[in-house]
Parts: sequence; C-alpha cells; structure tokens
Amino acid sequence: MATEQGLAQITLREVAGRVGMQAPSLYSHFESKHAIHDAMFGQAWTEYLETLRVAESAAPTSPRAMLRHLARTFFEFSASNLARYQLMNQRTIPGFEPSAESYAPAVAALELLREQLAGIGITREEDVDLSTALMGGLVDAQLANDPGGDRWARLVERTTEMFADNVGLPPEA
Amino acid sequence: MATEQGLAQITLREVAGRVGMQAPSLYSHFESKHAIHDAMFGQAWTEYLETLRVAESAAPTSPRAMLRHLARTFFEFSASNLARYQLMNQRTIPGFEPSAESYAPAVAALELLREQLAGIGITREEDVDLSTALMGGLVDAQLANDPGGDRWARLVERTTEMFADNVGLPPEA
DNA sequence: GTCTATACACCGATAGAC
DNA sequence: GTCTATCGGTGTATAGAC
Repeated sequence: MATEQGLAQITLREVAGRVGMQAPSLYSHFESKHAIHDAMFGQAWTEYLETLRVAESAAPTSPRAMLRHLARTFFEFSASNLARYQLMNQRTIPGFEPSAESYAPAVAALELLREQLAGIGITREEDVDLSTALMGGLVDAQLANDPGGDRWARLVERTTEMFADNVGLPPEA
Repeated sequence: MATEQGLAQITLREVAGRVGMQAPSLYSHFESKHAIHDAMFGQAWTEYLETLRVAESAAPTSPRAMLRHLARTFFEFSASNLARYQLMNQRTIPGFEPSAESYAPAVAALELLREQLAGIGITREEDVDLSTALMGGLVDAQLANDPGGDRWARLVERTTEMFADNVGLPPEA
C-alpha cells in the first residue's frame, strides 16, 4: 500500500480491508498505527541488510570495483521504492521514532557497511559519512526530480570514482 | 507553524486561529490546503532566489572560492530549516505538485545557479546535476541523522574541493 | 482471543445565513 | 468576507458477541 499510494495515505480501515478484517481488529495485532510504521521500518532495514549480505557474497576483489558494487547495490535498492526510502532514511512521518528493536537492523546494516568499507581500506568516520551522504544525495535527487528515470542513476559510478580518488584508493590495474 | 511543529502537523483550524479566524474563512483566501502549501513552496524558493542573489553580490573571484561560497550558501539556507527543505526539495506532502506560478522561482533559482557555475567554467548538465546532488546529500544526511549538529556540515568544503578536482577546476594559487 | 459494532475527537471541505 | 452548522473520513478506543 505504501508503494502504491505513499506512506501518508495508508489508513487502518484499508489495511484491515485488504486482509479481510475490520479496522479495530488490527489492534489485536498492533498497538497503534505507529507500531505498524515501526514494524515496516524494521522490515525495510532487514531487507536492506539481507541485500547487503547477498552483495557481499558476490563481492569483487578490487577496492574500486567493490566500492562501485556497494554503491550500485544501495542506489538500486533505494531508488526502486520511494516510500520505503522515505521511511528508512527521511523524517517523513511526523513524530515517528523507531523502537530499539526496529532500529537494530538499521544499526547492523550500517555496521556491515562499515566493515565492508574497512575491507578496502576506508576506515575514517568522516569518509564513511561522506560515502553515505554522496549516495543518499544521488538517490534523493533521482527520486525527487526524475522519478522513474536515470538522470542521477547515470552518475553513480562517476561519483564512486570521484570518492575513491578523494580517499586515495589505488587506481585500477 | 511548519518550522515549529513540522509540515504535516499544520491544521487549518490552527492556521485560522492564529490569525483570529474560523477555519472555513480561510477558503475565502485559499482554494484549499494544497493552495496554501503551494504558496509556501513559492515563497520558500523566492527566499532562496533572494539569498542566491545576495551571495552573488558578495562573490569571490577565484573559481574554487566561488564554488565554496555557493555550496556554503546552499547548505546553510537548507539545513537551517527542515520543514522548508522538505517542502522545497523532497516529496514529503502526499500528492503535492507545485503550480506553474509557484514553480517559477524554483526554475529561476536553478537557472541562476547554472549561470553562476558557468561563470567559473562549469557548464555540462551532468556536472550541474552532480553538484546539486552532492550538496543535497550533505543537507539530507545532516537533517536526518544529526539535526542541529555539524557532522555533515563539516564535510561541505571537502566535498566542494572533491567536486572541483573532479571537474578539473584549476588548483588555487 | 479475535472478531463486530459503535463511539469519539479531530481533520479538510462545503452550504448558506448575515 | 466571515460566521455557524455540518458532512464524510480519519486514528483511536471500548463494549460485547462468539
């Protein structure tokens, strides 16, 4: 439903209707609408964590190729679903704060990214911060200004190389 | 009100109350809540256009200094107000599309940026796209992950230099 | 236990009196 | 132009059938 019509348009009555229930019955399964958002947040980050692990298993060996691989993985996962990206990375639901439980896979994903970057020699905190901001910026521009297109998707590899140069990764053989 | 409590929390009843009216009376001045958002969108971009023009009048001459100046101007304007940034640059209000009239100052601001970048030798569309994505990424990361702090603000100049290197701007004297 | 039925306070929006 | 009254829809809550 979030993918179809946006996060904010979700109503409990329609959620219930789609699973053959009346709205109040949802309260037997979730404490509140906030709890549903929270579960979706945790689920989305768990999906990404899984995607990262799959990406790791198919990881190239060269540092720059690995960086491109990680960047492409993040970009495609993020840009393929606006509502999910907003839920995961932006403050789009008023007052929403994830619970510790739902936040755990987000922490795990960032930790895994940190390890993967460390594996190719990128360890400084500001370098990791910069890498996430760069990729987030491309995703954001793509989703906001050219949804469904590839105007910023085409810049992913260039940006990755620019970042690799900046942190002093060795040039490719 | 948007700055205080977030864009989505604005209710017509409170808007009306703050100007000593009843909610339905607002419809004598705006066609709908969407029209109010639209006016805010136009107003925000007009503010930024004005900020850009002020920045131009105080512009440094060296290309890299100019780039830093533009980047800092954008970052500070954007990061200083989450609600405004979301309204201007993200798809945070469900179904919101600015009218042609409100979109005009946004087009004008982008055109002015394009001219300012052209003035220091940056003319290719993908270079302009990259520059806006880079700055947007820093703002987004700052607002989402460290609101009120400076964890990504500290990366603005480094990112600018990285971009300047990438597009082949001459090194500073 | 899980559902249906119903209620409440709030929302954006409209009708019509003045 | 502003008001009161009201509409359908929303999140939320509870009572009570089964």
